Amino acid sequence: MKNINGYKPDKIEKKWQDKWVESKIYEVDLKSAKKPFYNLMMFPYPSAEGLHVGNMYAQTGVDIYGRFMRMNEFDVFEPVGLDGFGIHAENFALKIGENPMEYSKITEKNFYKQMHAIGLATDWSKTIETYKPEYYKWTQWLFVELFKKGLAYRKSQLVNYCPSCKTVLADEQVIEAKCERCGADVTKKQLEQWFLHITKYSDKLLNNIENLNWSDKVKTAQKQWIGKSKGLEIVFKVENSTFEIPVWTKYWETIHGVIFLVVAPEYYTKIKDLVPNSIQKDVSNYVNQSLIKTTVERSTEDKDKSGIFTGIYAVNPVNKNKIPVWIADYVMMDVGTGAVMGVPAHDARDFDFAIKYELPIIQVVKYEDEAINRKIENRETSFEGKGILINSGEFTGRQSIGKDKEIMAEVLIKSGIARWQVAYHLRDWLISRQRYWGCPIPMIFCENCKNEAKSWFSENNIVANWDASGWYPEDSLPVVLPYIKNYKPLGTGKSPLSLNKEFVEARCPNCGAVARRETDVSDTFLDSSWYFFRYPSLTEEKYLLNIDITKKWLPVNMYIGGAEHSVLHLLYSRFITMFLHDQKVIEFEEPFTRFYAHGLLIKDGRKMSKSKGNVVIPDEYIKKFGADTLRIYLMFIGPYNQGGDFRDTGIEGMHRFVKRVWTLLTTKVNVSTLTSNTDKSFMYGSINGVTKDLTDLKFNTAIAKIMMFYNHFSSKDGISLEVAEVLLLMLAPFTPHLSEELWQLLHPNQLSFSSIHSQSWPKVQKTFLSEEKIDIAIQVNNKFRDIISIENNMRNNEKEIQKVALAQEKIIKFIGDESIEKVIYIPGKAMNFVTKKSS
RNA sequence: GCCGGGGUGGCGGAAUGGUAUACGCGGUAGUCUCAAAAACUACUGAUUAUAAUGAUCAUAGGGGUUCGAAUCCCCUCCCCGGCACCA
Repeated sequence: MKNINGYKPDKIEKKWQDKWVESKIYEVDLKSAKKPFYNLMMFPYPSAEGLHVGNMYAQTGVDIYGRFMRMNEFDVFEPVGLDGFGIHAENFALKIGENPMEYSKITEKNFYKQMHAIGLATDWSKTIETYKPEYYKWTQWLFVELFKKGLAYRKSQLVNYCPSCKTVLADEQVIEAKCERCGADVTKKQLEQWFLHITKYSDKLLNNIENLNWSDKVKTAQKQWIGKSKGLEIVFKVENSTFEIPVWTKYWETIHGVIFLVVAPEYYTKIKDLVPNSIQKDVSNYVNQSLIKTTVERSTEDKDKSGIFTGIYAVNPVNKNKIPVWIADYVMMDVGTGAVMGVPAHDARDFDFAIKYELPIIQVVKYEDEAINRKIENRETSFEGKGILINSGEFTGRQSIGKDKEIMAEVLIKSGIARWQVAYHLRDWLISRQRYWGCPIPMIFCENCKNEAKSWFSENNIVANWDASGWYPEDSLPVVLPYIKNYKPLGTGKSPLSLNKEFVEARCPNCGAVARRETDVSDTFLDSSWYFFRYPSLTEEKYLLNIDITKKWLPVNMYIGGAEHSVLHLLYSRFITMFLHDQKVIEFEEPFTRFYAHGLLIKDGRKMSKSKGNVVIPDEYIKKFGADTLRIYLMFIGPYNQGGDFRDTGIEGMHRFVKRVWTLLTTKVNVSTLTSNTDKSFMYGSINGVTKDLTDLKFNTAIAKIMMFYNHFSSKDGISLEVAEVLLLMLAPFTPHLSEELWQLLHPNQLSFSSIHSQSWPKVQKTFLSEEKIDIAIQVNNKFRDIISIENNMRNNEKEIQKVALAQEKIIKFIGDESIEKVIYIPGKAMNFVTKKSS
């Protein structure tokens, strides 16, 4: 075969991309597929400048795995889509002064253009954009279903608020007390908002984790986020009052050491009437100052704790001591009961507080280390750890942990002052957003029906913890997001949609009167919490998903995405799946059989970001080197789950390899067949290794093995068609265009188009896997000294190997005149002679 | 502070109890060329110098298990990620 010009990726890549779409080789028949394999990439939320190379990195890995599975005769369904609704897209539109609704069209166009350019084996007839009414109709439907089952509710609560994005946020979107999207300090506000009752599934979400084929890292992150812990709720009675202050604690063994109680500033409204008039002004001043602090200000961990005495006294239920009640902003209202028992001897925060306000300290656990005991006595430190209880009434002398601690809990419970209380870190999912670019929450408020419409709810089978206070679900969906000019967030606690009269005014589904529409939109994470159900069911018009198709294709077999969604998206998706399961729509509780977190691609040792100016745009590299080179380079950088550092010299090296393959296969292929057994065993060994690596998503080592395969055969005068085919088939998932072009050149005059991507993955012939000759490393006193080559069928003949080894010059030299004390043989690998000086 | 993942040449990284440094980048020398680029070939962990099919030392540091440890165990240090005034 002649060298048909040089390697011109720009010529061949577009050609094959079009041909693949035209011949529909990546479209599966969802109904009749025999070996369904749902291979899914977390769909991105790109900004309008398009995808950066990190997105390509993620997507390419998914694609290579999917292509590999397809060649292994699975019916692979690999759809892509665009998560374009939400604050991220809207913030970008705001920045450049465009309307997000108009701008989404440009984003979408760029997105799909780039996705095509990287050469994905995607079913392009099944795409999703979350901001299209035909999609978000079902997001709204899902919300209504949740509402009908009592899992969507409206409640006034202390919520996270981002003053920069001018909207409330879910707990999960607050990272280190800052907004996940913009990084601004988050504050707390008491607001009435829509919540989804994810905590109903706390235990199921926690217990199912054990059996998921996910990485420990993600599993641990979810466990910690759900944060289940068992403790006691202990009731403290307020002196001269019927009021009670319950506290929650895991350290009830220190109850005799409680010197004071501390409650959160938000607690003030509950105890206001108990505060003596003389100090009420000072107390309320302190409370007001605390409430305007951001969460960061309140939670920065420093020694300087502030607080104020309320004038109230409570009674320690075990020893009847009179203890003061303080308000301090180191106590959080949304943790435990919002009230804490102050044990300064055994809690660092309480200790700091007691020192600052000169409160007494009583040690109730005595430690083995006398130095620590002395320090506690001298008010120098607090300490937590196991020891013997002291100053603890009937419990004095008992252990502070273990069985004694359990007994103590039982006693406290029996005496009626405490009860077991399991606490979770997980909160209900706050989904209201006071923004424009999101899915409208499909609810209507009717003043007319307020408190009168319980019958409507029961007729419509709406159960729930719902009191028919005037909120009704829309009766026809979708509620279309209108185009509005002034879409900027208002910062008034309302969405800009609230200024749009046409949108706000609605008919009450119950009485037909003029009613008010909900103007908040929902969190983007609601859009993405169920999209994987929709891809295979896109043609279903009557329901969110098609039951038969879903049965066949879900749960998702392989889900690949960024680890940054360990708690957000993955937890929400699990919740929605559990909900659908409980509605008897689906039979499984978990959406993703396997989740694989790819690593982060960095540049010059740092995370890519616009502010650092080190964002790599893939387009220019595709233009310069072609998509195939970029793909195979990205996968070669390092282990897929660890990410890597993108370097220009690296991609040039991979381009050289791709060009070498091109040259070899366009000039040196002949019709000879492989005769040498060494060559055969090398070939099948390579296939075997690459197959294993691809199965485990070890793309970097798979590529290294393909390179060795090339190096082995390219040094010959010419290569046989058989070898050329194996090389191309192994390369096909990595460099789909190049492989297709060369495959077609090697197979001219075909009656109809037969793509390399429809071929089977090369099979290993096991008889050739074990080489005729194997190498055994020979060690003398653990040091590698020589290597001997023996017939493979001799591998278990230890005596013979020993004989050969001891005949080697080097071995004789190193053993010298010492006597052999021990011989260790590891079959097929190594032999070690341990010697002893002969005296 | 607690939990999870790491630390291997000049660089990205191979190797999961048995030949450390595969594969690639970078570097050095050469071939080709008027020259350069490209391409190709050889060498490339460090030390040593009796210049070789040699020796010694190297997988963050220290200790242990083992005939044998980058790999398993214990302690220390450092980096990345998650959670966190959780009471």
